[in-house]
Amino acid sequence: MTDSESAQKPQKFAAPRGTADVLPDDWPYWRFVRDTAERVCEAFGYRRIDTPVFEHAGVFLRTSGAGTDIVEKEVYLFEDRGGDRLALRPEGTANVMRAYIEHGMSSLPQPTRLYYIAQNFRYDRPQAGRYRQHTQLGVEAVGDADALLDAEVIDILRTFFMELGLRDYTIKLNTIGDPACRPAYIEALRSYYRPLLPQVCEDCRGRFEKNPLRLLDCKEERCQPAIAGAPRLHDYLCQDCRDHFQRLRDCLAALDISYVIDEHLVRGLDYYTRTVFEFHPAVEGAQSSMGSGGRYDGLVELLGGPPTPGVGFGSGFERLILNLKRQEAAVPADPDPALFIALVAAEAAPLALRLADRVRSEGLQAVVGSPGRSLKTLLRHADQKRASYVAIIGRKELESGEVTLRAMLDHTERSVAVEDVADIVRP
RNA sequence: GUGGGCGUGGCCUAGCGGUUAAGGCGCCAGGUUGUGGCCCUGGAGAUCGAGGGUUCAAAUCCCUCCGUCCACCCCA
Repeated sequence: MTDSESAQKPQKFAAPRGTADVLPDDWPYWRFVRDTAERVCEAFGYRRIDTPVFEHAGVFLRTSGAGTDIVEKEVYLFEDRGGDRLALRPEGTANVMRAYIEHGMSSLPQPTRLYYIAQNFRYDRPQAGRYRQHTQLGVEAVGDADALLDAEVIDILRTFFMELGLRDYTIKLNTIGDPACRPAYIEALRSYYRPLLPQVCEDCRGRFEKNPLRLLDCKEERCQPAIAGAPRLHDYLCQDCRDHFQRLRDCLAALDISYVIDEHLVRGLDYYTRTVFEFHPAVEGAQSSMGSGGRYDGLVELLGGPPTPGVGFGSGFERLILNLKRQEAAVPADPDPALFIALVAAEAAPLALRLADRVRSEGLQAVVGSPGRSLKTLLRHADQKRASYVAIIGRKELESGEVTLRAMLDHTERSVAVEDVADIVRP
């Protein structure tokens, strides 16, 4: 559309596909989830880090894995005016590792415990619980390979869900080996599948090339015989991976965390090693994962840093809120105003504004109703906002210099000096 | 990227070829010449997602696009 056309018929805009406005009615859910996330992370000694919304494209393209969906079709790539190739952050871990390297956090006492609440962007086809811009809590424990930390981040996510009141979910756990043992397994898996390729579904033929581990996760009927006879990853694990997994299980047992081992659980990003896990709600739904993560011992090196182990997870707020709504969870409501000012006479505006400021300076919420409405309407507004007191200011009050203070609960009114209002309305 | 459902005032919905597109919620006003939550009355607010086509006539039929929802892929 040209400028002249748009000038004739101003275009109405909607939020871009896959994005959503968080409206005031939804905000209590967001505040609840965000506050709970911050409190839980800090209780575990994790410190907040925020990184830019965009990075040099290589931060993500080099780390996620060449064949992954994220790299192949989901990253928002752009070139800025200086010619730099940049990418909107599609996931949270790689850029935090970039910051870990850049700021020399490896010289801090390890592990470095970090968390963040940040927007990610992926050019996906939107559906319930899946958006092109989504928000997640991310937690990373970097610089220590002990499986105790795997258990710790799982404990954080479990505690987070508990404090949110999310009850019906399952923790799926798996180990996917490390560079010492996984390549041999992948080779064995490919050798096994190669002659079977004509019999499996088309998706699986793609998986054979791009992500063979995911072959075992196919739900197609025709692929089940192949899956049943496939070699098992757990038979190929090296001793270090076995020990790590056993120590993780011991730690989880100590924490009374129950889980199911899902040998077919795989992660979408290439940098994961050993531990992977997902938290699934009991109710069915395609985008069911409410949080997932794992260990990524090779990631820092991929970004040019020293060999550094790490483990973490991401948990999507939109999905958490979806599940909170599904189970009709109670969340803290917006605070109610202590005072609503019903401005009946427009010329009393200065008095109304002074009164409102005075009450707010006492730390109380005060709302000025729009002048020009009938008192009846203003009282209805005060009622809808659940104000406990209404100060009525009209001609009478202008003359007397006092305001009429109405207690909404018992309908009583009295004349009160402006300087006394705050003390009376204070809950 | 693939397949399917749906797009009617701010929100929910009726109408599914034929004169001014109907109702509910919400909003505003009045009933109470300055008094809320219930009730009554009235009012404002819709080029029926956009564009094109069929027809004497389209919200209604057809096509394309856009959006949305569901599923697949994948993922938080």
